[in-house]
Amino acid sequence: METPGSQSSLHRANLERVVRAVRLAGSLTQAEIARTTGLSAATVSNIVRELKDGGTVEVTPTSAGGRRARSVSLSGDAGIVIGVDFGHTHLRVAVGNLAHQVLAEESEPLDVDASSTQGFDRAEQLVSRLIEATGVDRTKVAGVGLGVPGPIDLESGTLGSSAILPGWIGTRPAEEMKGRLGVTVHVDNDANLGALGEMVWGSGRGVRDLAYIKVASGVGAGLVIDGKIYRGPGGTAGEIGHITLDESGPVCRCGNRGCLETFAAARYVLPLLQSSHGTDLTMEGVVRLARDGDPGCRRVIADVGRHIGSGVANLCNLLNPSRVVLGGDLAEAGELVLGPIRESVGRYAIPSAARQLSVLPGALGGRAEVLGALALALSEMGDSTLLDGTLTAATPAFT
Amino acid sequence: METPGSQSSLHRANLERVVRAVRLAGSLTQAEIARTTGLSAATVSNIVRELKDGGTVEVTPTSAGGRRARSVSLSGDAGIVIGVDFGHTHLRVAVGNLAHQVLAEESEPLDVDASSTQGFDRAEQLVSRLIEATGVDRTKVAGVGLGVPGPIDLESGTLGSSAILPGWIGTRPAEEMKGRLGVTVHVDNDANLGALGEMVWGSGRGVRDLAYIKVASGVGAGLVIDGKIYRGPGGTAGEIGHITLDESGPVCRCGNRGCLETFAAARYVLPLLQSSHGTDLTMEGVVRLARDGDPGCRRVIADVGRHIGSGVANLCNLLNPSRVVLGGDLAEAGELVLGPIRESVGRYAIPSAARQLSVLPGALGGRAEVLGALALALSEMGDSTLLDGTLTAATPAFT
DNA sequence: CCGTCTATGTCCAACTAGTGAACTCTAAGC
DNA sequence: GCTTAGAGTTCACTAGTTGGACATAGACGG
Repeated sequence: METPGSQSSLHRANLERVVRAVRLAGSLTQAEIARTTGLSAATVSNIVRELKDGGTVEVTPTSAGGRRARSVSLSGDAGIVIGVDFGHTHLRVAVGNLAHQVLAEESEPLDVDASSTQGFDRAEQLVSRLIEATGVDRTKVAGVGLGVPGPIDLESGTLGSSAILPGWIGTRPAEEMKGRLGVTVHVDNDANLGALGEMVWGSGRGVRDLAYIKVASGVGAGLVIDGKIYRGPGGTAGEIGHITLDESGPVCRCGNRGCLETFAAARYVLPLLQSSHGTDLTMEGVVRLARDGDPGCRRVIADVGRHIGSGVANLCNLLNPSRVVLGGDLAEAGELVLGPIRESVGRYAIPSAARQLSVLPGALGGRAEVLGALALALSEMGDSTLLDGTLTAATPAFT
Repeated sequence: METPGSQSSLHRANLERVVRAVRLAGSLTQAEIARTTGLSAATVSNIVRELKDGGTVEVTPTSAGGRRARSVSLSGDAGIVIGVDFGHTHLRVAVGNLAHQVLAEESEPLDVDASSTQGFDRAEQLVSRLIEATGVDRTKVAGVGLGVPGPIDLESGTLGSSAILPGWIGTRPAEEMKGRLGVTVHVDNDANLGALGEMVWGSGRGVRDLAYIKVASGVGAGLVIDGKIYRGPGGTAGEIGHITLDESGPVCRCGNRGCLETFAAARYVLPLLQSSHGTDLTMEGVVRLARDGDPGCRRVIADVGRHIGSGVANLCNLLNPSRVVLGGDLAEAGELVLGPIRESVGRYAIPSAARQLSVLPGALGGRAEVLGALALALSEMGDSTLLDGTLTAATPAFT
């Protein structure tokens, strides 16, 4: 710890290695740990004993088929992580364990006009309720991931201009939640978390680079590069919604003209249908009607798809991700929107980049963001956090 | 080495730690090494002895002011790296040492019609000549970086369709050079290397994320994200030249219409001036004339700048780099082109992303790519390469 | 000119932690 | 029931770092 290049640090690294191997695989026998980590069986034996004594790990005496394998897994109460997602209309919370399993998940409506304080309070209550439901001790919370629907200044942690939750501008969500829950909280915006969620649990499994396009009230993208969220130095990467498609197009809320958003986001698209389909139409409704065959809605959705495709083509030329996942309400439209997107990409992206790109609908729907928050908590939590917690908890027992 | 979590690996890590510390600082006393690496004085003493015996490091018996400090530095012949850049018309080679110093650099014209074999032979000769000029032993070459003006398939290492060097398509530059020089060769395209070069020695110093836009016969971008070249899963990231600016614009060589390249690249821009300024105009010539006040050339350059600015705005929205460096012949135009670029960026990028973006001309001119190749060799060469080389060279002396 | 002081580098004994080999144990297969 | 093979443990051994003692040599003050 304080001796950064010495045996103790080596030992620590080996502990983490084992914990990580177990966490990723869910459960392993000691021999398997030895093979995957490259450590010798003897070392693994010692480390497992230490972790077991520390309470980090559980050893189920007899389990799988073989001769006498004892399977090692992270002990259920070794730690849990929490994901919180403030959406436009909903508050969602998920509790998971370190083995990437979701233990509990719940959502409740959130009033748009609610003050930020009310929102944080509600979140705290819901988190507490879910923790209790899982029956795990509160002190075992290893980290919290928090999703907010707007730009976050990474350095100060303040929520920037967000037209979606007006009363929340200037608040510091991470600090607020940390104050309430007493644990480190990692924040990010909904698009980035959606990307992470789909990456870990959804349509992005097995891929290292992915762009998650979320079309809802606005259009945003979350970029995952080499397994990590890419935010850019200023934290505003992924603003695909404000790519210019037509220099003399409609004026966008950002002040420019012809942004992708003006062709694809709900706030600009829905008015097109209001004269023919009524004024209380939602994106969800449009999608439903389109699936039922309504030609106007189909046309609008296809047009949206084509425009998104243009934006994705640019993204593809610049970043060349291996997968693009479409999220938000629009994803429910399936091939009605994906087809035009693919067509546009094929037309506007350079062939070599377009060829190996797959465009898929999100597999998690509205859960992508909470689960992403969970994933954020898991990934930001070094495996050492876990060790620290349990070791400090365990030392008193020895002295 | 084969035991990835054991003492020997720890020792190795500590060796690398010391080598890196010395490499970065240029020269340190043992006590300083101990402080910066966090290792104990005793360990440093042992490691330095080992490195000295291995020939990796030189100890100058008495040097600096103090009591009796012995300053440790990488031995001059501990290793050198080589950068090779195949340009459109030139072949450039640079030789540097591990302290990021350029020891020798030379360029010679390369005939466009030359076969790839001729090109590689010429490169080999030039490399040999420069190595001799520095007086360092050939066996001390720790790595070679190679720049080629076209897309490289990272997996197979073959050069893709490149309209610039027609006879070279399908060759494997890395293998060719490795065969000739007998050292590992790392290849990348010129835009990526230009980015790396400007990052390490030029206008990108001190920044971790940078986009290098190279405007020449075509338009390409090299992206550096978090200090490393970002190539994308398929290796074709950074194709800013084929971003669509106008869906009904001129047909581009890539098959699409209205690509940035059709508004900015030499092959499309020069014809505009040929009726008024003659047919044998080059981009360099246009820039010279513009600087001398020729209004037509000024206008053309400003227009090019505006279009590049549109592309950069998209790049900026998506990736939010902290710096954009303009390279290629066009960069010589200075404010004549940078002004319009900045103006376009300000107009089309979202304000928060544009505000913190700086657009600078490259500081290295045509040398950016060779130096980038050098930087590539340096960065790809783990400090362990150095150890391996010298250790295998040193072991016979002990047995 | 000399003694003291201080920081440097080295040596040694102590200690930490990983490894190979030998050993025990259990269930499967014949 | 006997053999077998893989799992996990124990033990002696070894590699490698560390703290502290020690030697060294310039700087400083008298």
